[in-house]
Amino acid sequence: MTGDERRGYAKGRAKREEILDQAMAMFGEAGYRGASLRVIANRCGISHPGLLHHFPTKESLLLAVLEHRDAVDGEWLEAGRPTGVDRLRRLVDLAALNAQRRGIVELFCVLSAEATSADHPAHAYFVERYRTSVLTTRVSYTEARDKGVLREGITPGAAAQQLIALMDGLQTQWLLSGGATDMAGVLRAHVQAQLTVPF
Amino acid sequence: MTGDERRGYAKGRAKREEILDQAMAMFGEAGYRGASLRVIANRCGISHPGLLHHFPTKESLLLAVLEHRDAVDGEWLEAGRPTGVDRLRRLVDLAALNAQRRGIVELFCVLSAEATSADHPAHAYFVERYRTSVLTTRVSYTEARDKGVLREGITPGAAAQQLIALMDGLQTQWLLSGGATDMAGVLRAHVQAQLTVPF
DNA sequence: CCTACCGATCGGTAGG
DNA sequence: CCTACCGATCGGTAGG
Repeated sequence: MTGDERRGYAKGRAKREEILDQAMAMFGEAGYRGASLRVIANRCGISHPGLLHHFPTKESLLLAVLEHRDAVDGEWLEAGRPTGVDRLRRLVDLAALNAQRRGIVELFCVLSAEATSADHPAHAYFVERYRTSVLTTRVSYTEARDKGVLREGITPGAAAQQLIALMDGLQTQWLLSGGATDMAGVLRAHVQAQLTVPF
Repeated sequence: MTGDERRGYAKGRAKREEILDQAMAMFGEAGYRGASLRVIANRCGISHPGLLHHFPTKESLLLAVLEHRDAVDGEWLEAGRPTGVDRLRRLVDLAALNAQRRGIVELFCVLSAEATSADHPAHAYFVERYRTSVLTTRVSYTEARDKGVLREGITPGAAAQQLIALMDGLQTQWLLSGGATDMAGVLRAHVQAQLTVPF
């Protein structure tokens, strides 16, 4: 293996990462249908058939972007395997982190709405994403209840559904208000009101 | 004025209404960018220049759809001028009604996300819509507090922000779950937990 | 309201 | 990775 070969592979990987970054921004700005492979390619300094060398179709590019984000954020979310109230706090911390990453908030806000159509290429992805988000959050609330820190009358299932819905709705408001909405603050107050201990 | 002339005007108004209905469905299915004037026109049995006779541009059609919905639903929401807890109940009733009108839920879910981009034709409309939604809901919470039925520690401003965000997030979940999410039920439980009286 | 057209842009492919 | 092209579709206009 020569230096040139290694540099060639590294260059390919770097270009792939650059495409994923620019595609994420573009899908967030314009949605899947509104995004243009030519514009994404231009921003990466290549032609659009050049982009299709790395990702054979527009749909494969979209799915690669979503999988890449899930891998990165999923790892961050579960680092140290937090449970119960700690896991709920981690969700609030994610909202605080996202307030520094408008592109990522746009991506999920716009695509989750677009993907409610049954024929959207990311429809199955988002159906599954919501199912597991609500499910894992319900587990956290159940763990909190078992430790006796959940207020009387709070149902883990309903609380999980509420928290996920609240996170999504706040993202829309945050984007429309130009970053004026305090996503993490509202979420923290919401969860605090459900607990018998300081959050 | 002859019978023919009166029929002609009535026919024009009826066609205009039909266009607004089909455009609402199409903007909900595909978003603004994804919607096609030719497809909307076909569904109304006319050509797309025929459609442009009633609405001179695609943007004017979108704004007409949004204004039409605001006029109809705004009237329903404020009928009898409900205040305080009654007004909050009216919002929950609207969610229950919307569970019977998937097209309207799609329209606002998809367009509000799309319109977070500053250059979207409905951007200003949705910025203003959220501002007034949160404001009028804050007034309702303040009225509830003045009547002594709001739980200690609930801030009208934060509660209003939460309720509007929750309504939006639940709509996304409802669409993705194929109508399985009980929007009105979750909202009712949320508001009930903020009050000292039965909701 | 129609037919016929404009220039622009799209995702993807051919061939190198 | 490139240039050059394909067929399809877009919003809007001309002219009637």
